[in-house]
Amino acid sequence: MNYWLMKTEPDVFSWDDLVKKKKAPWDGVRNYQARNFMRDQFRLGDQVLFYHSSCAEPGIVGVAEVVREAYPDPTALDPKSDYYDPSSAKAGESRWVMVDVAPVRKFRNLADLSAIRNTKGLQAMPLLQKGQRLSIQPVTAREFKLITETWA
DNA sequence: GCCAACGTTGGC
DNA sequence: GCCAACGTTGGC
Repeated sequence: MNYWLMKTEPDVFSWDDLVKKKKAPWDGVRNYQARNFMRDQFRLGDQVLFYHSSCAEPGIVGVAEVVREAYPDPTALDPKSDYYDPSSAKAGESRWVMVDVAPVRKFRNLADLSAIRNTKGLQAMPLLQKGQRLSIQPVTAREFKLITETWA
C-alpha cells in the first residue's frame, strides 16, 4: 500500500467534482516525474491525499483512492483538449498516463497548508519544500497516519 | 498580479 | 551537451 498527495486546482477539478462523479480519471499530468509515479508505482487501493492548490485556501481536503492503475491519457491526442500534446499526437500515441481515483472521505476540517507546515512530523513533506511544484508526491505511511488522525 | 523556482525547448 | 529563453506552478 502506497500513499500519495495529488494536487489539483479546485477551479478545474475539485473534491466536490470527484464526489459528484464518484470516480474520475486523473488526466492532464504533463510532468515526467509525476507520470512515472503513476505508471510505475501507483497500485489499486493506494491512498491519496487530495490537495487543492492555487486557490484561496490551499490544503488537503480529503482522502481518495486509486481504483484503476495507469493507462494512456487520451487527452494528449485531442487537439481540442487543454492537455493536448503535439509530440504525442505526432507519435500517434500518448506518452502520458492517468489513473482513476474515487473519493474515500472528506476531512472534517481542511488541512490547510500553514497548519501542515506547523505540524511536527510533517516538515519533511515535499509539499513544504521551497520551490516544490511536483503535482504528484509520495507520502510516507507515518505522514499519512498523522494527517488522517489530525484532520479526518 | 507578483515573482521565485523549476522544467522544457531549441539553437548552436 | 550546453545554456539562454521561455512557459508554468503556486503561494502570497
